[in-house]
Amino acid sequence: MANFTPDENLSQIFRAISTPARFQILMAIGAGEACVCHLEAMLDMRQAYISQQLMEMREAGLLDTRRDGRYIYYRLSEPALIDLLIEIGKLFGISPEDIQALLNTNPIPQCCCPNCVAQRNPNLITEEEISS
Amino acid sequence: MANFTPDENLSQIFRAISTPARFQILMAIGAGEACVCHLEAMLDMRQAYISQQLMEMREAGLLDTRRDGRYIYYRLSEPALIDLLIEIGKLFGISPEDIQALLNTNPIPQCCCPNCVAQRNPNLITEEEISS
DNA sequence: TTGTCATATTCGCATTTTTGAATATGACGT
DNA sequence: ACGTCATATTCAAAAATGCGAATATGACAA
Repeated sequence: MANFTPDENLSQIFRAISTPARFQILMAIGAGEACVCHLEAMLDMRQAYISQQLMEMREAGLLDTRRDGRYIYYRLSEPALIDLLIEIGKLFGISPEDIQALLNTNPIPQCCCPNCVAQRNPNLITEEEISS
Repeated sequence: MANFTPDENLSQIFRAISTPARFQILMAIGAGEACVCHLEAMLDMRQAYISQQLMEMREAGLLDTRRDGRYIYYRLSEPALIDLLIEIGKLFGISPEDIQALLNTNPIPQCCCPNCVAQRNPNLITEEEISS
C-alpha cells in the first residue's frame, strides 16, 4: 500500500466490499477463517471466481492468508470490521439478523478442508495427530 | 430502492463511497448540510460532476435533499455514518484527524450560498428577514 | 418575459470492472 | 516421478463506470 491520501485509502476499502459477491465472501469468512473450498461450498460460486475476489480484498488490505499444506485459509485482517458493517446496516434499516445470517457457520457437509472434516467426525484422528 | 437482499443493499451503500471523489463529497457534507456550490468551492471539482456524484449517493440512500429557493442542500440521511466510517478508518490505521480534516468547515469565501454569506457577514440582513 | 444563477440531465467515449473459461502452480500422497 | 487436489493466474468478452462537454430545468429578480 503506497502513499495514499486518507480518502483514497478508505474508498479503496469500501470498493473492496462494494459488490454483493465480495460482500458475501467477506461475511462468509466472518470472524473466523475459511479456505476457498469452504467458500465454494457455502456460496455456490466457482473456485476461480472466488479466488479472484479474495485477491482483490487481499490487495485492499482486508484479508490475510495462512497456508496449511494444500489449503490456504483466509481471514479478516481486522475482524472487528464485521461489527462495524453490521452497525452501518442497522443505520440503513437492515436487520442485524439478516446480515449475521451470511456469516460463516462451520462445518459444511460439502467442504473437504480439515476443519470441516474434523468437526463433522470429532472422533477421527487428524492428519496432525498422525504425523506426530 | 426495490426488493434487495441484505448483501445487495449493503454493498450498494459501500459502492456509493468507493471512489475518492464521492468519499470526499460525503465528508465535505459531513454532519451538516451543503449546497452544490459550497462543495464546488470546497473541493475544486466541477459542478456537473459533483451533481452526478451526489445523485449516485442519493440513489443509494445515503443523502437527502432540501430545496430552499435556488439552492439545494444535501445532507446525510444518517449522519451517524460519519463516525462509523472514522471507526473503520481507525481499524486500518488511518488517523481520525486525517479523516476529520475532510469535514465541512463553514463558511467558505468562494461560496455564495446564504449560509456562507450570512456567516461571513453576521450583521447583514438575510433574505428571510427581508421577506418577513 | 427575459436574464441570471444554482443545479440537473443527457450524451458519448474511454477506461475499468466483472465474470466465465481455460490454464498454471504448488503441495501432497503414492 | 506422477497424479490429484486446492488454489492462483491469465485471457477475453461483456457490462458497468468515470467523467467531460453540452444542454436543460427551475427558481428568482427585474
